[in-house]
Amino acid sequence: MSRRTRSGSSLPGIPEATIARLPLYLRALYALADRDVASVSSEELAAAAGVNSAKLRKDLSHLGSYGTRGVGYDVDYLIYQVSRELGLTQDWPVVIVGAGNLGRALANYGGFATRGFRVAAMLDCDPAVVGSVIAGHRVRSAEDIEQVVAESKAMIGAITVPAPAAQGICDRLVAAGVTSILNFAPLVLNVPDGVDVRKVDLSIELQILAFHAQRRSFVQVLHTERDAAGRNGQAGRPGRSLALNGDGPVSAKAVSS
Amino acid sequence: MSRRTRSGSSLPGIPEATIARLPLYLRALYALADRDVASVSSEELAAAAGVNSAKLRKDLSHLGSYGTRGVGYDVDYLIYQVSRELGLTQDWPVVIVGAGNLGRALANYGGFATRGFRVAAMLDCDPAVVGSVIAGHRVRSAEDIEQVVAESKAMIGAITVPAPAAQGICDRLVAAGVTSILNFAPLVLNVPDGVDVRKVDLSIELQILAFHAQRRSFVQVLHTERDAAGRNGQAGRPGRSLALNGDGPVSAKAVSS
DNA sequence: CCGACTTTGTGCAAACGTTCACAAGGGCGT
DNA sequence: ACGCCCTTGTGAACGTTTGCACAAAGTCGG
Repeated sequence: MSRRTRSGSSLPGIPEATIARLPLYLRALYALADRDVASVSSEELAAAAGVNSAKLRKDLSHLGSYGTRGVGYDVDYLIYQVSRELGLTQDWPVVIVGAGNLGRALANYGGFATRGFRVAAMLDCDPAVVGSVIAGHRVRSAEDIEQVVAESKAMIGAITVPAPAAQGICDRLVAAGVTSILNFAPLVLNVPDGVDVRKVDLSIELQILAFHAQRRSFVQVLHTERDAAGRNGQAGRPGRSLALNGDGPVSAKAVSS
Repeated sequence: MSRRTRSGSSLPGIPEATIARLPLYLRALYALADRDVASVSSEELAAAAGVNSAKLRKDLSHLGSYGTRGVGYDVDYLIYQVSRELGLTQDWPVVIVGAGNLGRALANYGGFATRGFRVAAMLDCDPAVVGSVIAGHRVRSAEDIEQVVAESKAMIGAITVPAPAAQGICDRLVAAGVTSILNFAPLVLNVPDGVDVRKVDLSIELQILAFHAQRRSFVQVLHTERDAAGRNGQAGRPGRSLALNGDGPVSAKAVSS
């Protein structure tokens, strides 16, 4: 519930997976435009965006037929169409709560101002930080959330405060009228229906990397082992055994299995 | 090619979607453990992680049968099993290249050291920053990438440099032996097969939020419009006209269709 | 004006992911 | 020891996403 409302209303209905890739295409398109490339084929654009060309064509076909057969896509025209679909032809004021390193990084982020987003205000709880100027914005007190949101008419809020404070800030943002939240705090936010939350979590990405790295190492170990006559036993589960105590070092219950 | 190697080797094969959620479960489990909860049902854990309980059970079943029917899961035991599956029972030194705000945020990130990851070194190109101390690490010169990677035996590298410098840094990290890369720079990195890249992109998340926000506004405007018969002029939050030129203001070719 | 060539847009099938619904299985009270 | 109740683990249905392969449609040289 509440999460990923999806097709709450049907409308045209562009697949979520496509939406998630449009920004990627957009970036590749801007890079092409910067190099004064006027036209691009699906093959080239797909390569630049790091996806399959059939996928790219299907994605773009959801927005309409903006290509020319035998030729490709007009870069500027496609930039406009994709931008419009994403809602980037309008201005989005964003309120950033939390002026720590992450908040600052966000405020200073290049691709921010350039593509329809604008830092409307920065807020922080720490009185030592309130009043200082970051990326051209005087940091305001988190006490004033409601007022700042009302003033700036921001619909988007970014939360870059420590985890324990995040839910409280979130509630106040929502109460003040924010309907889209970008959450950097490592916890699951509770929001009412109709509010959209997206998460950016450094730790999660690292853990996924670790999983693959571990798997890679393990395969390598298997190879080495096999080459060296070792029994591998345990063809089944990967991580298992292979070294460390094959079972949990922990707590009750571990006995069974 | 190169991207998301996926089942380069088959092995048992835990679905990628499941892997991506395990860190979420792990975090919820740690939160429970902190509150001295000993046992948890799939329903409760799913709620804490913000997912469907059937999904959670299926995910966990991929790692083995670690629950007890009629009771639930032992929190500590499950923490151990999930950690092991993710490879977090070992120590992962991470090299951070780029000591700007993002690099600092990463280095100071709480959930970093606590869960198997360790900042092995910070590097930067800027001579003014090299030598300073951030989060207890003396920043080293990016010239020394190869040496630093060799010294620390890091397999994971985080790239928090500006986009133009990212590919070069990436190449050097890979050449030095790094096989997992967490990329914060807004571009698609090219890496050889066998190297895993994950991306964290603030801008993309914002754009996805904007899309949904736009859609929401649009639906709302439609409603208001119908109810009030008149031109929208500022219905609800969105200031925008929404009507704007239905076609591109841009460049050649727009003529046709 | 025509025919060869190129590249888009899309029908279709397979892979993948999610959700339901329920049988299997374990604890607990009696 | 038995049976009730609870929750896991999973088969099966469903929806979404991917990728192939090709027809449709446009350009360009002659």
